[in-house]
Amino acid sequence: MSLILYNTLTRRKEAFAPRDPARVTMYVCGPTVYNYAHIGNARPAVVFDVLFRLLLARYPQVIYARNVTDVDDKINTAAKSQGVPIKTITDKYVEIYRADMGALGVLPPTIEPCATDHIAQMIAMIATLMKNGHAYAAEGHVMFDVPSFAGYGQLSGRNRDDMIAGARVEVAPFKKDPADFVLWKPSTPDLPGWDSPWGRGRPGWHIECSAMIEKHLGETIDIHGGGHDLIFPHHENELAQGTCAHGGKTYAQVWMHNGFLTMDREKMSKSLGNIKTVHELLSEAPGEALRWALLSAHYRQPLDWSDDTVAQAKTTLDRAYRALEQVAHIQPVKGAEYAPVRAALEDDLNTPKAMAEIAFIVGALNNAPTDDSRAQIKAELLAAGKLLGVLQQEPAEWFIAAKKSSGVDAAEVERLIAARINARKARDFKEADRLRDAIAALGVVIEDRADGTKWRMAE
RNA sequence: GGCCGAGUGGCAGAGUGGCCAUGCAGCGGAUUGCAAAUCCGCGUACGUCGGUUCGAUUCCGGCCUCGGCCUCCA
Repeated sequence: MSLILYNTLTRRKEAFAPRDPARVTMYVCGPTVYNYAHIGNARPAVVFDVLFRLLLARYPQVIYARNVTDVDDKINTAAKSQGVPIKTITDKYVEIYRADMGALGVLPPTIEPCATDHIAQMIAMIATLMKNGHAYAAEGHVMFDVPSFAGYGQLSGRNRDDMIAGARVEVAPFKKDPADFVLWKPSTPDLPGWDSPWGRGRPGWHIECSAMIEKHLGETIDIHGGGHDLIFPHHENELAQGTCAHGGKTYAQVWMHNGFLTMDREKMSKSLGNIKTVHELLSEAPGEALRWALLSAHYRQPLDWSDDTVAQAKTTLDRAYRALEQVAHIQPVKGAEYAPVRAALEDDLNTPKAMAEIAFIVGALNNAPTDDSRAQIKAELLAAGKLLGVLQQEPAEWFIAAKKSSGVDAAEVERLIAARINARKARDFKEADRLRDAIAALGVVIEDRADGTKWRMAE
């Protein structure tokens, strides 16, 4: 079964064919670390994590790079206002980002290159572009010469005239062409800067990705991913630079872009202020529920985020974990797979379809007639969950986490349950019901099962 | 203004030229001392107007509405 991916560049689904199946390469634009990541920022991390997992299941080696932008004017502004060096800011938020992504079940990428560790590569690439006639120096800046690259605009599907007509930005006087973009810009003494052939300065936004890709992944990569809003100008510019720096070689074979998270149908963004940080959401719901919610819509579709989204995700996972809890004592068989889930993911990461298939296995597990069949289906469910990055906890852990975060007094609950068991033994159902009401008042639901009375938090 | 998406049952959200999505919620039944959990079953869903077709939610065209990019942005 081949892997089908939608390519933004060609605007269609294509069979994925890595240049070197023994070394598949993927690059995804990571965070600019100056603040807490919001749940919308987490979407590409989670989406491409699923793709990473799928690629790992198909190919012997996958090099997945997700960068950290640690030099940027927003970082400078934050550092200035707090009166600290930029490294203080970036170190702090890199760490928080990693912790947040970990809580969402995102595997660490193969490498996480930082922009500031690659200034030399950027300078070298800029010099190459100048030498090849694709860039020019002007007033301390180095600009990319857009008209020198005939293919400009193919990724975002717009031509230069449209861009100029729609431009809402004042054209700097030193630009030869209004579409030219900055590769290197001068820094004043109060700003971070590095020495370069064009004076002390700092890189433009787009060049870092191209330079790090060249260094770590090569001149042509298989997959380049990121959020939909990066198509223009960021990826368009990267494509132009990268192609021109390598004598016209293909820069990236497949371009993939995830859709936005919205709140009340409007794009979630820091500038609009309608954000929910991963950090605060993690105090309200398990990371796995957030992950499930993020994957509940196809990655190219918009996803409207609400408390209800998370609540539904959590309820659905509860059901799956309950099924797994029932078979906790059964050893799953080795080497199982569940083809329908994999097939759904191999069709351009159709996660909602994959989740429907998971629901099907959960039902099958609940209905399984024998321990042999349970061992088989449990293994299939776990394997399917692994591809999506869910259902890998011990069920007891999942339920305990919910109990803990609720802050309910477990000893008190246990005491009430014990009293109720006695009342039931005495067939004093009136007292038993009274005790259950008392337990329910704590927000706890109890279940009388064959193996004893269990409790959990109500939704 | 240019370019690009989207409109599916109470909610979320796939998909398809004619047949079941799935989950959550709801209703009925089995089960239970009562519940919960689980299982079984149920609901005449595809923005609108035309066209193509034996047949369209699915293809084509118009319209309406919403969102995104064109500036930092996942």
